Amino acid sequence: MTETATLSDVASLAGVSIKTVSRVVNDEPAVTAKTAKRVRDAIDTLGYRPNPLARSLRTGRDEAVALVVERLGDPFFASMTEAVEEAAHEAGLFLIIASAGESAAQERAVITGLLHRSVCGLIARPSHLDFAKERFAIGAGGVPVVFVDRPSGSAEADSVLVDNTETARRATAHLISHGHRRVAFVGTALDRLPLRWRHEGYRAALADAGIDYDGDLVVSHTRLTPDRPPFLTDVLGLRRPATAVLSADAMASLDVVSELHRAARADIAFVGFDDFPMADSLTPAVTVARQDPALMGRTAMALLLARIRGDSSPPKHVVLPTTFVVRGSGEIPPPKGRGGAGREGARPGAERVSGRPTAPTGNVTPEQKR
Amino acid sequence: MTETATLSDVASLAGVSIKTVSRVVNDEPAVTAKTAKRVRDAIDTLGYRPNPLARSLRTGRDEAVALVVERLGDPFFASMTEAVEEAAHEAGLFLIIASAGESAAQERAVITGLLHRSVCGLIARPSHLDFAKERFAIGAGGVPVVFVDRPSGSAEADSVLVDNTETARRATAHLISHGHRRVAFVGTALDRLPLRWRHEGYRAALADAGIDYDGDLVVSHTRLTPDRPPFLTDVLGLRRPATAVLSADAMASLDVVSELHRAARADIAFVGFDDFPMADSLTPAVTVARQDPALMGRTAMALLLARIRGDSSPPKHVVLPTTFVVRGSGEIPPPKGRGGAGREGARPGAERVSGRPTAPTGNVTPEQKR
DNA sequence: CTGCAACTTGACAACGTTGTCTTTTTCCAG
DNA sequence: CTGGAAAAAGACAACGTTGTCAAGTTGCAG
Repeated sequence: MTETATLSDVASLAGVSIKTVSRVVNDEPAVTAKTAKRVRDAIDTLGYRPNPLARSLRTGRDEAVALVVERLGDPFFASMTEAVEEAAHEAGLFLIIASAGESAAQERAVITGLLHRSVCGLIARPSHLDFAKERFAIGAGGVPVVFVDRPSGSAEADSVLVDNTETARRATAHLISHGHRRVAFVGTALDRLPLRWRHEGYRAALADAGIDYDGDLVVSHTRLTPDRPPFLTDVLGLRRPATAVLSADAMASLDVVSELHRAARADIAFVGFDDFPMADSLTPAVTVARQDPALMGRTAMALLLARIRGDSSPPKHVVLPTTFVVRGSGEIPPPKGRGGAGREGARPGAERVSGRPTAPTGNVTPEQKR
Repeated sequence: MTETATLSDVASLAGVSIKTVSRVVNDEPAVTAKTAKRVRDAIDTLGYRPNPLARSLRTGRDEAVALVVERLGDPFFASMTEAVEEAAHEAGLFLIIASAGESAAQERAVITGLLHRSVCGLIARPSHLDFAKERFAIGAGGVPVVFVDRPSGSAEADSVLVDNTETARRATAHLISHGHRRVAFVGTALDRLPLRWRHEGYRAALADAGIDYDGDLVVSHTRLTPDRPPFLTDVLGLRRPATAVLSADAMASLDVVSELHRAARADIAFVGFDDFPMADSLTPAVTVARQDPALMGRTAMALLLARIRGDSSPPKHVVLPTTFVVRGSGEIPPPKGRGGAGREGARPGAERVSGRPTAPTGNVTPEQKR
């Protein structure tokens, strides 16, 4: 009853051999209806369920894949996770989710833990580790892996990303095109990919517009402690304060929007990298450079499935498009006196976002990237 | 190289027995340095990796616990998951997360899948299944389980919940005390626990105030399809429309707030069950009856750890307190003409939420439950 | 040089399943 | 009834690992 029943338990209760039970369980034809019924009754009585470990060991195949992200609380990863989940379910695969946490050691423990726990494939958002330097049983000769959101060092594996630099460059250029010359850039761990790329895009856009880079406008918080310090007090308190803010990730966006709201600074323009819940219901609604986390998840699972089924072609690197969603917060102009009046609309044409820059409701402008 | 090497491959190359190789792999002491070196060389040559399936099958179970929720996208479960994760990590346990999905069959597959993947404990938010009716190897004689958010049928196990009925009753009474007599109640799957309890609390509050229950004001969406229908069009279009809305779960709250905002219905009062990101940055900020998902997660893990360590006392049922957070949206009065003027402040004293009912910023009023 | 303890190594079974092959049963034509 | 083929059921090994216990090897005291 409480013990896990095995084939042989069922067999002895039904008075048949374990092989016959196995046949019933696997719907193999060569079993009499009467015997099958007796076996099925025994299975019901004992609550028998096949043991996937033993089954995979015998057959060589396995049906579990794993997904590792840094933090499930991040809206971007939460959405991606749900998509991966659905894709795994459709493929008849069991999905194990784990999160890598805040340290390299923990990430290492999680990855090895999963690999040792009978997964036949892995979708990973690397956080701290260079997978190429670890001796994971991954890739050729091991378990296939697909990286999402960022690659891992020089590890050779499929990856699904967006063009982070270009997307951040355009988001920054959007703010600049609305007249801002003091654009703050804030994010969670800007020193790591993919945020480092986004930082580069930010710098590139400044350079494009002939604006000097000012490290004082860049704020990076590494840890997400419950009582984390505010992002904005410093950049808004500068002698030449920021008039606009670009947030590099959804977690930071949640904090920044909350700070702006608490400080009642409706005059500060804001653009976020990644969409987040309620972004279009806030006042003003939040302009974001949007990745499609669901698409990223589905794409990753499709690549992984191909690998599991034996595809041994060279690593594929998929770059997904991003969408710039104009909602209002990113189109707030700088104050007349300070900021950077006079260079309004600098580099016209560099910003391809279409009309109605201050549209109050969701105005989605797809921008395909190569 | 591409073939998976096994213990016996290594053994024959090194000229030792498989057991000796096994010892080297597992760092068992009783091996000569010389032999160990020869074995290690053979391992490197062949690129041997232990097969985790065989290992788990042999050893039975390991240091992994599992968490099953219905949906990771729900802010409530996302927060709980992070807390459980942290607690598991502190306890040196490996945490596997899985989501139960939308059908009983899928939930069953997930639970059995986890149990057979050698987890030594389970924290579960039952969705569709009555664990008492399933033949899971759970509880006494099997793997210990702790239920969170709701129990599962008559299954005997530890549980961590809040007083859902009472919390919903007070939330409803809060709206009624602000003059509303047409309070809509919306949620995702109101027919299942714990939302059924919340529905009961809603009805109880209506009865307390002498307001007739009107089924037209109750909307339940079972599925969370991407293009799900709106919650509010019906209840706002009635001959005697709703003047206030109580949402029974965070997912519904996200939808309802978005709908209200899109329809620019700032005149409708709103209270949500469960807090959600950005709730205090919206306009108006959203009044919620708040569970503490992190506390729930930590408590569940503590109970589970005790069970894993051998505690076999009778099932414990922990009821956590909830907090009513007054932020503004729940204190919007009904329009003068319709609604239920005249009964303002009905049953004074029944609502214990303290002052400043329309405070624009977070005004937290803890309400301890027994 | 013997004897015994300590250490190292190995043979074998077992985990729960499925594949292969053999044995038993069934059933019907003769 | 009998013969024989087809169908059903079972015996056994194997998947790769680890636990148990026995066998082999070493080293040192007596």
